[in-house]
Amino acid sequence: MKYDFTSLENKWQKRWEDGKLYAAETGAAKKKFYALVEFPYPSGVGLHVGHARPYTAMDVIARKHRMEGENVLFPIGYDAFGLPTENFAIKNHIHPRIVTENNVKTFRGQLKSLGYSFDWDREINTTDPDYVKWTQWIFLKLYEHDLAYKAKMPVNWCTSCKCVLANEEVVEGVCERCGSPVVRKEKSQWMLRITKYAQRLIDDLDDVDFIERVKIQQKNWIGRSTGAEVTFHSTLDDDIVVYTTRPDTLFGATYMVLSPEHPLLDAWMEKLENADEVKAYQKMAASKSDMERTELNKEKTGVQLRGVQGVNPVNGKQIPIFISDYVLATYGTGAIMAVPAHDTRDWEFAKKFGCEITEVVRGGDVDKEAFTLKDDTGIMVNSDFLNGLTVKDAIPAMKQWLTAHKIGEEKVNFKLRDWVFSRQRYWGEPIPIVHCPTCGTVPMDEKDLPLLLPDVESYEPTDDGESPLAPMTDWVNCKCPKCGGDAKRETDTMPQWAGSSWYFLRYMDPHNDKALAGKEAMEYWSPVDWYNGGMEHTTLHLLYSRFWHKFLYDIGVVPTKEPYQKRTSHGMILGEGGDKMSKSRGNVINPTDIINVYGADTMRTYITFIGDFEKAVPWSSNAVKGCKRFLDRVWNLSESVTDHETAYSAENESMMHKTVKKVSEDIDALKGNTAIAALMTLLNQFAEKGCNEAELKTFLQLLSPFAPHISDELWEQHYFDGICSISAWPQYDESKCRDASVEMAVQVNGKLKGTIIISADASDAEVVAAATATEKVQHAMDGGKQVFKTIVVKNKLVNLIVK
RNA sequence: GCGAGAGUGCUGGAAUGGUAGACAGGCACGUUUGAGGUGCGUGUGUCUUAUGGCGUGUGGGUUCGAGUCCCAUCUCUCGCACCA
Repeated sequence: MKYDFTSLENKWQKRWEDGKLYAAETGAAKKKFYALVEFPYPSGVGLHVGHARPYTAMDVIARKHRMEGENVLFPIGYDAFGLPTENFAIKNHIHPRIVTENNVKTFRGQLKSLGYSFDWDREINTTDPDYVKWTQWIFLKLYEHDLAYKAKMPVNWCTSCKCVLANEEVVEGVCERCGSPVVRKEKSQWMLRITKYAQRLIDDLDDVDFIERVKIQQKNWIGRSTGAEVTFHSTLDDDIVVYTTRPDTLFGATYMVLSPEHPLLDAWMEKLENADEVKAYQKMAASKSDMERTELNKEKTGVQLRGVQGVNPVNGKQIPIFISDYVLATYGTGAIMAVPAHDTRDWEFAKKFGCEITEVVRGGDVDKEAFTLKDDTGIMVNSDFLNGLTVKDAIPAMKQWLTAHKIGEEKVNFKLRDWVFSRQRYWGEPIPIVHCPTCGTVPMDEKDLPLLLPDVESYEPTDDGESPLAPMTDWVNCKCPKCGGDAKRETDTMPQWAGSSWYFLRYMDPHNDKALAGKEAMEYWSPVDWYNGGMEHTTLHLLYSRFWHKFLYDIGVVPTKEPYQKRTSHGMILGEGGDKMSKSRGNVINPTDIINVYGADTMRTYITFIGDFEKAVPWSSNAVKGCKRFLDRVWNLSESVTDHETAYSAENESMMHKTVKKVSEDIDALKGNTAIAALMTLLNQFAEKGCNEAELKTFLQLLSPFAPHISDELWEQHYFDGICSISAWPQYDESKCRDASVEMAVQVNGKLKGTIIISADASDAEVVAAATATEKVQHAMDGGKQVFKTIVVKNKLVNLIVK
């Protein structure tokens, strides 16, 4: 028979689905295992090989756990709200709901054609009214607990998307999605108080098994620092509070800098001698985009405030005050004390504006460059009561002094900002809030959820920054849930990250209409045992969903503090030449094309075999053929096996046990590439030494997670019991992984001279004797040299030290 | 600048401190075939007169033994970036 992958893959996909072979059972007595992949955004271009890599990897893991007898939940869904769909809809005059439906259909078909063992009865879609309802419900809970609030503030505005962005969505000053410049805009926005959870989001990383680089990136993003807030008096009476991580250098503070947006400026403006100059600078700073600010950061700019001086609280010296955009309004107190001797930025600024530079830590040449903190062993100078102390001791001493004199206190700061949660676009969850002229901001009643989008023809973004929902008066005008009077709905929608912040909970109980998921289901399935996803989501989705989950834990909705027990991450698949895959480069590989030519099993095998899972790796069309060849050889081998042996042959036994061990361990360690290499090696041995039915059976089981269709088919052809992909995972016997005789390396003085074949049970003395007897060792000992030391590594190597 | 990771054949990549290059791809030669493709087989780091030497970015070190550990250095990738 021919290996007709197309028809046999269709056959098995249908059988798996009709038989609900991979359905998860909530509450089953078996050990549960929840494997999760990041659900796709159903874009118009269809599934990408970039999806196939992580999905195949987790499918392999899910399939193995299932064969090991566990109750496996491996679900899939669609993260379907979002801009690309909306933009496509606008351009082609099709409603985003229709676009989404079509795209989901394409994705579902492609996912099924790859043979993933998803539980299709649990499929979810973030745009379903049943789903939106609970996303909105969580928002109401956040609002109720004062974690959602509306504030007027400068926000990131994407000039092309015409929409507000979260800090996490701005990359190098441009929009993460479209690459257009991002500008600052003063707007009233819904915010989520993620900063309240900053400390816990760091601390609880200790309790989970995330790969280290994910933990590090999250910690860096949250950016905790410990320092002190110090109050400086000014000659205009108002105090200025600054934040510093180096209170030990206070005696070196020779000037101060306020951010251009600092509130004190308004109060002082009339009294300033150079108010016009200051205002001009403020205006200039405000009009800069983030990108310009980044580009210009090499050259410091600023204006001194004429007519006011700061007073250094430790020595009473009057020092100048500047405004400069190198000080950020959104971090710390928006004001700093400048210590040019020991801070690079302050040093640059001081040099340009001729400020005094006072050394307070010995060890550098502060006329040439700032002497910044390398370690904390530097000695304090020019610092009165701190003189002679090390930096390490000076920090607590100064903190104590500040507290005692009530001019400062210890303070922890985070880089993390609150989450800008509103978007001025149509295709998102409406925020379930009503604005009432008498009652103010009023949350909708839970029983009125979901609040759905109005079904309209036109929903283009507006230039003035208003939501496209704003002009839809039929929808906007409503009654106040509190007083019943005329009121208006909130017209902003939620960002795409909303739906994905809790979707893993919905999979546990996807059809529940009383709660986001039932308590029992959540108790049973929580937490997600293994979650694999892209590094690009580390400071976005992964952080956001941990925040939501912690909140839900606090209000007693979910049973665990953390949503995910284990997090791993895959490398990107690059184009054939090593460039990023992109439409414009024309190097995009469509998984469906590969499946049509080589079959899903080949696709799955290749994407697993392609290289180190964590690293980026270029696609290779040739190497795909190698994997097809491998499966062809498996097929041919199976046809040649005609005996009915039930035990491994003596010739293959140790190899069988070794391979079972290797494949089992490699799958658990996400090393599918070497697992497949081990299967290829075993197949090569079969070609040489023959293969009986017992050996074939085990081989098919080991191959099954990677290439489930061909395994199930060949299993059936040999009349083995049941179905291969849900059969019991083969076991190995450690004692049988050894061969009777082994090849050992022979070294003389650490240099390889050859090998010997010797019984695995040989004593060290026998090994040394056999090694010494070899011609090459004898040769190396010419001239009456003697062996005076031997090192034997059992079954591996013998090293003779010869002099 | 800061943080993380990585440098191994022509290519993707293997290697608990113990025979570097597993397993694939590519290439070459042979073989099967009417031919192409497929299949099968052999070879494939490097210098060399070798039963010899050299080889995992570079330079040191630890060790009987280093791709692996330590120090220094260079290069690349990713993330963050005026966070006081």
